[in-house]
Amino acid sequence: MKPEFRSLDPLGWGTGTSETLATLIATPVAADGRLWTIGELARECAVTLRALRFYEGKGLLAPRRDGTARLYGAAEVWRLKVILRLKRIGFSLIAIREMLEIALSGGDVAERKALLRRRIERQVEVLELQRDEAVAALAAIDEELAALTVGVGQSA
Amino acid sequence: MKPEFRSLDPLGWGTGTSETLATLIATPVAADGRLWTIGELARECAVTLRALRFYEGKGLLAPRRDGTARLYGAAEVWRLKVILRLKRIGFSLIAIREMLEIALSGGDVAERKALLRRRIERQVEVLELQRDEAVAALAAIDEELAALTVGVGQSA
DNA sequence: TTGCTCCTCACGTCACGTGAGGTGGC
DNA sequence: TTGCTCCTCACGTCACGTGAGGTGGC
Repeated sequence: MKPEFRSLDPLGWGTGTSETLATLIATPVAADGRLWTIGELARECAVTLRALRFYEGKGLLAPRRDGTARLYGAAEVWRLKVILRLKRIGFSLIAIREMLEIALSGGDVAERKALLRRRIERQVEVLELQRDEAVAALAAIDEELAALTVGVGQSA
Repeated sequence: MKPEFRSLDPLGWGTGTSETLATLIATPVAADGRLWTIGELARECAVTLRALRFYEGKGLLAPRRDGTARLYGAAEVWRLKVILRLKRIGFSLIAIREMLEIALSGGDVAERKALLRRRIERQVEVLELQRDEAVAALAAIDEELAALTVGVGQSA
């Protein structure tokens, strides 16, 4: 029971909220707690209104409505934070949608996490390769600078 | 004299070619050595024809022509390799054009290199931040997995 | 009425991908 | 004639930015 309960936060990136996995999936009618307007959410998460509407268009968010105005519940806030975290480490919106689907799908919780772990692991490798290339470029310039300094030293 | 000569490769990323800085700048009429067709260059550098034409449209490359066909000299090949290296570590084409301009501008060679060094240094920091975030995400998932395993252990 | 926040088109940007339709030399 | 490589539009994609023009409650 305890493990099942912990899975309300499938990626381990809590938002400080406390809805269960069930609430998370049945988000449109979640009865709990605070609601955010698009402006509030944008300010709090440092994104633009356009970005929030764009994620909705891509099926990553699904806020309920009050007339035409969007209202975001705790579940949507959690999704947004996951989206932003995965974006910052270089995932595309398509990959993020897949990962959200994995995270919130039925089936074995440990298996879902292992799947996500593998994806992030691969991304870490990509980022480390990039960093190594950048460090190599730096080293090349430093070598050039050192050669130059030797040249200057010789001419002085 | 030596230092000035070394600056024919302002980023320290040789191509195995040996044209001087002057040749590099006066590239359209470089009289030396091999010429590449767009197809040859694309194969050798693992880019598409479209990418090469796109870089040209953006002012990053300026091959000479044989009728309508493009011909790339050693200087263009050098530029392309720099472009691809900087792209791989996350620079935009606009930033790359600026860096090429710095690299090939007149003025103090050491100063030009220091400018480029600072840019790449900043990019290394960006990449390291990204990687740290990704590693943190991994750690979070691992914590979740560990908690799950403990839960399973307790229920067994 | 003014001001603030929200809304929906819809075109622009960046770095190309991807055909569409045509040319030139072996 | 076929095949290969080259060419120039020009529209599509991804992740939004940026107005344009309009609505709704204090």
